[in-house]
Amino acid sequence: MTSRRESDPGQGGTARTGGGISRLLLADDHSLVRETIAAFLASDGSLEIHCEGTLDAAIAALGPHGPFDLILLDLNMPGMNGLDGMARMQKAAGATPVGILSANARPDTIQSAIAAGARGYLPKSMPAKSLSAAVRFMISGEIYFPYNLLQDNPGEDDAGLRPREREVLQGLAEGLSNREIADRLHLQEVTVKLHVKTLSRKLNARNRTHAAMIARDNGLI
Amino acid sequence: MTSRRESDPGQGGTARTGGGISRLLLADDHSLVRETIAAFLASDGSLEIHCEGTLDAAIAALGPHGPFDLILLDLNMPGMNGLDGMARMQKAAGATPVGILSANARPDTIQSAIAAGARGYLPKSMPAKSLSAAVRFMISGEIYFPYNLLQDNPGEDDAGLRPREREVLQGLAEGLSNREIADRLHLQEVTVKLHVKTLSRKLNARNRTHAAMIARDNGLI
DNA sequence: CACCGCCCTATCCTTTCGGATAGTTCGATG
DNA sequence: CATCGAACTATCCGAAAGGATAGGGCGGTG
Repeated sequence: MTSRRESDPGQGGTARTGGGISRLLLADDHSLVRETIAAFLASDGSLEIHCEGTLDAAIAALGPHGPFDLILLDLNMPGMNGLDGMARMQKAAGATPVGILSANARPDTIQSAIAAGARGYLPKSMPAKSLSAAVRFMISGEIYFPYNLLQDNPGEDDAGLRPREREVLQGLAEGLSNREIADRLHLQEVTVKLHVKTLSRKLNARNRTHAAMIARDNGLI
Repeated sequence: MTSRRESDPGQGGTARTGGGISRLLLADDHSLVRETIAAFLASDGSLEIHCEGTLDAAIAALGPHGPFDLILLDLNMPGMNGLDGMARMQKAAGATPVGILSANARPDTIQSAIAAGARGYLPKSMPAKSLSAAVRFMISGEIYFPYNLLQDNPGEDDAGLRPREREVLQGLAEGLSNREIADRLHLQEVTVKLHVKTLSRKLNARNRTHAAMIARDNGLI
């Protein structure tokens, strides 16, 4: 944890790309998580890591603490509304590659992130050793994502929900009524009710609220 | 649920036995998190750490890999239903102290955990350096919890909810009906409806489901 | 083709939710 | 003591959700 730094003022210069040391900006709202990850990544001395706890702070750190070779953003963080936050960061960071760190490991989420221009997607379910390799991979210019998660669904992670049910679930989590979900998806209200019933059964939920909470707890949304 | 087990937590590889080496069982469902935390804690050589990814796996590890000086459990983990999971572990672990690791830092959650016999409560928002100290503290027999979080309510993250509304909110998040919440709190159903309405207004939610999601996203539950 | 799984729709019904309005109890505070 | 805020209760109502049952369309597959 030697080269970890956190919102350290009084530092303008950047000794970058000198002796093969790369600079990483890491943003996660749980300091325990971001600091231990930073310590882990920095342990071999090849990375210099700057940490922040919110998206806004991370964007603000670009000027005073940059430039960076890679930016890693937690997807469930204050300020990030899904991939919107990444887009904000990309706009602010220019050519610096941005990767996503997330507890969620759903295939379509991963694909969406990559499609939106992420340099990589790191689920928190990945082994720590792979993390080091993935970060170096991304810094070297490659796109990293966990290939095995893209096709091979572990099963318990999606609870066997079909695409339609997933879309309905998304609406549920936003507090929409069946009527509103139906309009959004161009369905009839009855159909939405059907989906709500079946997905509640699959999630072992007793009603829509419970279903939304279970989905949230399991990273299904 | 594939219970994964790792006999060798990241780096560390500390030799068993010896003088001041304590043994820690760490359970968290995100391997990236648990492995980096394990590596961080083991970095000074005073701790030997065994990691698991589910509560059941952690309980199963007590025999083959024990005994331990301290057990740390993630509160939002497969198998844990809140503090029920901790009770299960305590029953299985006998006299071994059990601490809670959680992303949630609500004062009443902390108090509940301590009241239920936890040796400590470690919010993921705590600095990593404090983690090391807290773990050693707990192993030495003391009860650790973040005192500053117990009384000092940041204010904006409770949205001005009154105690009763918070209790109702808790029921909401569990998917209970107004009737069930009323029974649990020994109220009339109408009263619960009133609380649901007012707390929804305070949270800017459009209905109970939305309120539960907002509360979840803001760590109010 | 027949079959199956998925997705959608329809009708009918009961329960629950959401909201409005009005009133009571009780402790704290001026 | 009067007042105020909180917590709670009581009715009444329309809207939404939840559940059951029945069936149509459609692409893939044996």
